[in-house]
Amino acid sequence: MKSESVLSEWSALLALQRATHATLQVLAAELVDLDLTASEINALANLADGRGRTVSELGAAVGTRPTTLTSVLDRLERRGHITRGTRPGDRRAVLIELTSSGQLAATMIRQAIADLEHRALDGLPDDAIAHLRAALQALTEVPS
Amino acid sequence: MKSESVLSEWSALLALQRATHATLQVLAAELVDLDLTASEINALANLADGRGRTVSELGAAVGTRPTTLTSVLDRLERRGHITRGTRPGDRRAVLIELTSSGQLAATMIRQAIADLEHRALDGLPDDAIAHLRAALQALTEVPS
DNA sequence: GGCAGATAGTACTAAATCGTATAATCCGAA
DNA sequence: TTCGGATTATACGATTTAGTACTATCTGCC
Repeated sequence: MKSESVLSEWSALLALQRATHATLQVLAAELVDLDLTASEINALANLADGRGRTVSELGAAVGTRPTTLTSVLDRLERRGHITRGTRPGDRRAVLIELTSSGQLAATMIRQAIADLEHRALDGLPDDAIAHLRAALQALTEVPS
Repeated sequence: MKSESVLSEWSALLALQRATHATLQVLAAELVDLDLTASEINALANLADGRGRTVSELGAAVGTRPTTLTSVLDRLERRGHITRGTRPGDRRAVLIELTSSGQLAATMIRQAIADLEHRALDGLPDDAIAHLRAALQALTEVPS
């Protein structure tokens, strides 16, 4: 027979969690000067392109619940990193946009992320990144 | 010039976080009958092979701090899923081992994880999994 | 043998996160 | 137009997670 016991096999999910925690840890340590939590870093990183987003859109991008995001955004707003506006055409939706200080922080975050990815992934074969991307995409959209 | 603005590039780290949250969500929903939190599921999954581990070893495997793990293990111990013993030769270290009910839960968890990975990754090219594994390994061990 | 520094784990306290319930707004059908 | 259900975001309370300080134990060196 070909397959081993399920218990001794490598698991993509467990490796995923290890990698997420490890990288988040390193990133937070490098950005300690910004005095932001992991969720705040994540939110700003996703807003870094300057496009405004609603709370729902941002929640889907960062992977946190809307209820959690409310607290995170409260803190970022209090610090002057983001503003809460309304989206034209839908008065329910709240449009999150970066202030100039938020844009600055977001740019530093993206730079730190890019550096970290560079350090970690530079030695891998050419198509490894493409495969990583495809696999993460597939996992993110796994049918329940 | 070859490289685009850093802000418009795909980020492995952000994709990693999305994938982690999404898969964890689906997994927790499928295992709702076990009434366990994400950390507890993660801890049990890492213990599923039946080998005992110290708190430090388990912490490294699941990616949570020892202080967090103490609470998680408190809950698992209270429920009778694990026991805390001592490791022969080092009276500081605490050896975490599964009880039979813990072993049962861990097996169900591993099965659910294997199913989920199967659903998500089955359509990918052959070497995608190997590349995923290598990339996650590299990210986990990124030099700070 | 005995001391100094390092390591393992936990209590305590503070912070972040999530789930439930709620108000406002939108959309489609009659 | 107007009503009912769906969607958007938030407040509040409860749980989970993390940081700091501490005790117990080990390891190497004298």
